[in-house]
Amino acid sequence: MYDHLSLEKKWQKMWQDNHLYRVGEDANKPKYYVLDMFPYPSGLGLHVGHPKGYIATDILARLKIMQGFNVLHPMGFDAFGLPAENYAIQNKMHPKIATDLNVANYKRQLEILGFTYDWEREINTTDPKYYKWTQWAFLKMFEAGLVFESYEPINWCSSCKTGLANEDLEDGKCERCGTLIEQKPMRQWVIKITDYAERLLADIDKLSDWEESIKEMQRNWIGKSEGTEINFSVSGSDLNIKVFTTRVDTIFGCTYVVLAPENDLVEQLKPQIKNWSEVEKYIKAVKNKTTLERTDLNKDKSGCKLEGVQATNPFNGLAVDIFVADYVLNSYGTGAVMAVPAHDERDFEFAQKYNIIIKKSINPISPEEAPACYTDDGTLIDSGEFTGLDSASARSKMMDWLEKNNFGNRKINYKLQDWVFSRQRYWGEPIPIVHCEKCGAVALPYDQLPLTLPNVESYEPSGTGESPLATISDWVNTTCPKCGGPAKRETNTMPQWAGSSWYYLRYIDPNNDQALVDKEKEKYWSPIDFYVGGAEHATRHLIYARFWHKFLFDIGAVNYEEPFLKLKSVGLIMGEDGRKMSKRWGNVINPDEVVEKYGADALRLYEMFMSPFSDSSAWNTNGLIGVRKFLERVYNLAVSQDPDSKVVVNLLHKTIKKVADDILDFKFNTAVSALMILVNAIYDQGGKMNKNNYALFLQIIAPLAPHLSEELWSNVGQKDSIFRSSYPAFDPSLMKDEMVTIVVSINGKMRANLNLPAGVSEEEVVKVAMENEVVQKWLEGKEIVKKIFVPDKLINIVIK
RNA sequence: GCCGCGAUGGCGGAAUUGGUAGACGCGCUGGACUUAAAAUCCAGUUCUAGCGAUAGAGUGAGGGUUCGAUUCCCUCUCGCGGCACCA
Repeated sequence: MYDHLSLEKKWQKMWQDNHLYRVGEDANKPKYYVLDMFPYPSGLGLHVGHPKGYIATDILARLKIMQGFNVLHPMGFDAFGLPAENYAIQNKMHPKIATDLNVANYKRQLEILGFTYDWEREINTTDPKYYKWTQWAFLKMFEAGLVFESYEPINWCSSCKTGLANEDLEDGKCERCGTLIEQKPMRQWVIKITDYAERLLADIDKLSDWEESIKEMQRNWIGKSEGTEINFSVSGSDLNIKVFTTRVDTIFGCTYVVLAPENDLVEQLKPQIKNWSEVEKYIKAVKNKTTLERTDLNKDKSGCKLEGVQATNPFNGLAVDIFVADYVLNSYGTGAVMAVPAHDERDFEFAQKYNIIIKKSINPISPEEAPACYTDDGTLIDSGEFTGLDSASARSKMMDWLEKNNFGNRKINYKLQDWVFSRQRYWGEPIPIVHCEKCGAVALPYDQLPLTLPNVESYEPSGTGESPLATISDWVNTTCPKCGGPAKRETNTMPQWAGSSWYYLRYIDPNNDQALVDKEKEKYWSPIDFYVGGAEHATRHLIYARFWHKFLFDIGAVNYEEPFLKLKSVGLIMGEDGRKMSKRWGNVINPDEVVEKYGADALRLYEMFMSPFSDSSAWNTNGLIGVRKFLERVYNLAVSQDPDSKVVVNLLHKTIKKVADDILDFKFNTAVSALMILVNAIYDQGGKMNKNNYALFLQIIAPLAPHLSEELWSNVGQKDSIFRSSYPAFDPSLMKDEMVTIVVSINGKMRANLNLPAGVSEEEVVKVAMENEVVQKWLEGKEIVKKIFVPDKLINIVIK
């Protein structure tokens, strides 16, 4: 009887005891580094969807091991951050204790699925020996001038009581808790990730083995746009309003200029503004809006005219009115735009509401009727010396003109914003900076790392914008490393994404206390050959990690410029009701129970079989039972000394090839189905299989169902693990079909099948086809126009 | 609005470079075994007509290219994901 429970435990123990997955650098073997996005251990434990990606990489790792590769397949835990801390607060536990418990539970859950991890390389981002190097990298960035202190308004989540980066938002809400985000000015540490925008964008093209959708998401997120900065001089003042536009060709249609409410220029213009109280009132009202309210596209545009000032268009010397309006964002471009209502829909909407002149300066190229607001390229009209040019060449000539006359310049902008790197929370890496009254912000010397997170009585967020660390005065008060005078430690902590931005490097060399990673070891293992994780990380973790890695490359800490060669995203597993698995719907399937009842191999195989890997699909217990039945059929196969039928031998060799090809291609569903077809064929010949072929069969199913195949492998007298054997080679001569089915179609419609020897000639096929009754019936009284012959496939007879 | 992806039986899904549409699994129907049920095994299962051989229709809709289109091209509809007052 297939007793999955005892069998699986037995082999898991054997694998651990024999260190089956312990790896080191081995110059004689090709290396293969396959990695999962490491989990964030929450208090709820794993549900059945979490291990899907881990199962896939485990199958790949086992196959690669059997194919002779030196395989690194590690696992660890990303345990700092808000969810862990919130869970701890809710359960009135210290975050450290809660995290340790959760990690232990996750590890147990992973172990019963029989994964190949080398636990000697386990890492945990909350371990001071680990985060020493997170802090080290931060200091290196500080040294390189990539880190700065800012007091700009940032995204503030009033529920999590912390500032957040742009990447942490979803729809103007906190990605974690769904609370509406407000803008709050606050002292914060910011990393100039925008310095890397161009490289992050350009190098996407080198990532040929990434899914196109993920690359496209990153391109959109980085959001490069090429345009022009133009100075509009302010009448009666020596101030200039600098605007950014991608459509300088429309500038003769500019009828007003808009400043973002937060733009510093507004304050500078105050002395000349006659309706200041009104303007001030408008700005205040805007500041009270949440991000969501401000970015709601459906709302009416609002603004306020600055009375008493005007801006001059350098192209025609005409003065236009100036407005403040919150449809212009201070965080993008120059925080000011030239408004061309005739050729921009937002400006058009605003101009209509405030009765501003709409002046056309572009005509459509084709003689179509131009809409009131025409936003495409066209031919310039009423545009001085540029009249008659097409938009593209006008842009180029107008940019030249601006640069020649010092009115402006070409400019590239990115939507990507600098990385807000400080959190006003307890459970994160302390930022290794000291504030000295005399010297300002001073980096902690490297020999003082790690700066460990102190224990606190109360780790709950204060909500005042200060981290709970601020209350520990003997930790906060220190001396300045530069002048030795009194100083205070930085009390903000790093965001959750810090530790996960480089963890994959640490697996290579997890215990090194001299360097983040040994460069020789890194050269051997990097880059990661196959990386698997959720698509939700496309514009978060995967941007941060690429950035962090490029920085490490620039300071010479690593050998390669991109960390992840190939990337595949894992599709969600929904509940049986088709909804996302959640406590709220009561549709969560726990892997522990599945393993208990049906076995880890059944779970593994089912999750691979249920749908294409990157698609999401709903859990179906009947499907799982089907796979379990298949495993029982495998278990019950009999071994014999008799030779197998030609059909089985042929199919076996085809399957050896197909399963390996499909696994490497992450097409697990068809790999499993190929194995089912093979097993069905074995049952068709009586359910027994020749001993030698049986061994080959076990080897090809081993990566997918490791416990079962290990058991059956030892049942036929094998002493060593099946994973120390080599994946079988297929024999092309045995794969070849002797007979082929040739389709006879008439006018493209299938009418008959002919079973003929492979390689049969066209003449022979035609001859046999003409003798066929059905074919004769269809050809009766018709004229044959032509015949198309595809060797070993079909003959198509075209008739009239 | 922009970008990307997708649409195939009752369901999940298969189908090299265009060449038998529906592999494999689930579900369902019938049968064997059983006092009975479960389990297992066997047969069937795209739709329509027919006892049947067979015929017709059929891969979101419409058109096109081709001897032949799920596959290539055009137009459209719907769904999913991402971005979004980004000037």
